[in-house]
Amino acid sequence: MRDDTPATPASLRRLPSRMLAGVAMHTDRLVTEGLARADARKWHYAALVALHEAGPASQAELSKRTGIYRSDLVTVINELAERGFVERAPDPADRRRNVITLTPEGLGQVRRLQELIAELQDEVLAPLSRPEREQFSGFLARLLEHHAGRGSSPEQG
Amino acid sequence: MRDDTPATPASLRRLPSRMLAGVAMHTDRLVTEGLARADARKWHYAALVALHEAGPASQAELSKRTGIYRSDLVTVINELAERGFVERAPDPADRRRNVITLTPEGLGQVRRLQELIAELQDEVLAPLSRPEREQFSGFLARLLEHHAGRGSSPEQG
DNA sequence: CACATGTCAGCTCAACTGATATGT
DNA sequence: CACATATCAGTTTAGCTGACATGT
Repeated sequence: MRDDTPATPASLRRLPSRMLAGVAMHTDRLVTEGLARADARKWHYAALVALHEAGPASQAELSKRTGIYRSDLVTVINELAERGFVERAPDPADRRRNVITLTPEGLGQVRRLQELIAELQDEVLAPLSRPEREQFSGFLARLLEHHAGRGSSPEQG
Repeated sequence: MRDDTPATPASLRRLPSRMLAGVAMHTDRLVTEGLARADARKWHYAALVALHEAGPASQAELSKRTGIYRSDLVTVINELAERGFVERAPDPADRRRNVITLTPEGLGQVRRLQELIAELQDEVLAPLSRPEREQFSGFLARLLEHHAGRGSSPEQG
């Protein structure tokens, strides 16, 4: 006797919070695996983009720009420096600080990763039409904005 | 001199995968904290609902219905049994199995939690109008369906 | 002195992987 | 024997905290 699908109850399957968690999980896996194929990680991308779009910065400021914890940034910058994508130099103006700068190779990497990330977004949103993707992104932006600032706990996104 | 917001670059802030992660995180916190106030957790709710909507089941089947790992289900059922919401009895028909049954108190708890969860969904989706919520949920469902089945890795949502 | 910065060491918790005893 | 079930022990990883040395 073929067993019927051990289906998840509809009221669980259609629960927004649950669907959200599921989609976010799949998305995260796609992105993480995609970046891994380029020998990169999400935080690498975030840091590189932040440097590219807002210029050189101290680690503390990069932390604010990207949402990466100050303590975890150390590792991220180590990895990026190892690969020659950024340079870490003491700030002569304030000797507590390191100034992190994008190298030319780093610039190339940002461009490559931006391309990759764009493809991954397409893959994530594949089932939605162009205008639907816009709508969906708009909803997400509104939800994010609404829920930002009530952080009783820290947040990292 | 008031410092300008150390804003996250727009290309990061508006990235769907990133917004998705952020919204999912806020949502998860809201739900987790909400349930905690009722001395419950997400898995408790999932298991109770699954029992309520599809009847008594073995732990293995409950695992399939809810997506909770068989090994983790042990703990969940322990906690629910402790609180008197379910009963764990050996299955006379197949003595490898336990039959998990919802108690009357368990039924009451399901109803209470359903109410709570509904409120939490409202809180999560607060910035969206009714029809927008429908749209948003529809998008999520389509995305989920699309990405289900390509799981090279296990999944739990 | 209070405060900021970079760094390190470690906690916590959830997801995930066996391995094993029991039974079919 | 191959397979399922419930249970337990343990790994891994990300998010997060605390402390500290250095400097402002």
